[in-house]
Amino acid sequence: MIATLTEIKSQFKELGIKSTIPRTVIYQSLMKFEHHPSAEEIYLGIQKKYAGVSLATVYKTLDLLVQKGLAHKVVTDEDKVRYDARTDQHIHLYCNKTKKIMDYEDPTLEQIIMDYLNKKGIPGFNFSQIQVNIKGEISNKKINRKL
Amino acid sequence: MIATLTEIKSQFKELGIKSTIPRTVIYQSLMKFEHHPSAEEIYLGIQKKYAGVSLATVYKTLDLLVQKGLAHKVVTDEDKVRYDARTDQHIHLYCNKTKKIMDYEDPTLEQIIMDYLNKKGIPGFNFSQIQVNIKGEISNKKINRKL
DNA sequence: TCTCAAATAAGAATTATTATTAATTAAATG
DNA sequence: CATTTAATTAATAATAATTCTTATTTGAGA
Repeated sequence: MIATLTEIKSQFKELGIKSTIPRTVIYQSLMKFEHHPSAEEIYLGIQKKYAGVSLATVYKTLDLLVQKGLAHKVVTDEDKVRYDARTDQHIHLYCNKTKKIMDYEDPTLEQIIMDYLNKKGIPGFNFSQIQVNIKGEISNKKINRKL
Repeated sequence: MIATLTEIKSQFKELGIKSTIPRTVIYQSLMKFEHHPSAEEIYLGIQKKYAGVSLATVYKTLDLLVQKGLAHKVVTDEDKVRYDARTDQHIHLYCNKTKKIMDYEDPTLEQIIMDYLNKKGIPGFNFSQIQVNIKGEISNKKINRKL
């Protein structure tokens, strides 16, 4: 799932993105986060590996990745925008407690929704994308596992 | 659908919200918008009716309405937070072109999703609310109607 | 290696939102 | 109905996320 530097570089090349150290580091960092970081989290996360990068570059690079289809914006009721390196159709789980946003894969549910909407249509609206966000709380499985 | 001043006042009273002119004007304005205004849109919208209200009061009042369950925040990829006077379960249609956000009612679809998720569950997650956002474009029905 | 357009760092600027505080107002009470 | 008082508001300063500016640096091709 996590691309090597070489893979990233060729991916950039295909999309006409000039390959630079900040960009590859930022993209790699974004992919490593399992729960959708903000620009600042990425900025802080890469300080060990590449301390020179500026926050403005992080913002600009994330915008570029979104433009080129390598990332998606993820918004919440909170103030900061967050980013997702996955751009295929998937569901997001929002944890009210930890504020983590997690990917959730359920192709069946997605298919059910798409089938329903394609059959029924929406009067006066041409839809192109469906987003399903599920809010709740992470339930710690380990507690039960021990019992 | 749009409440009278008397109705709003008694609604406020029930919820322990002190009734003031700015609050009733802001709430009424929010209810009148059919496509989910930002705080600034409400601020501008009430200038004719009640010019004295400050933008800070609009923000504070909207937050209060959200806290008390009379409104919901609606977020987008854009910068501003928007508000929705409807707090029952419903779907949002996001128009990519006009940036309008519209309510869409489809209890059947909502039921299908809830039934599926209730039956299947989500491992490691207790969900409490499902949000469905549909992105696309408004299609102008009037063009076809004339032909 | 050299060239040069493109990208970056640093920090200033902008914009949405929140905090502060003195003045105003709504509601309760007499 | 007038008075009291705590809550609310207007005005504006402060904050925080994001974007812009510009001088410097860098990567890719010749």
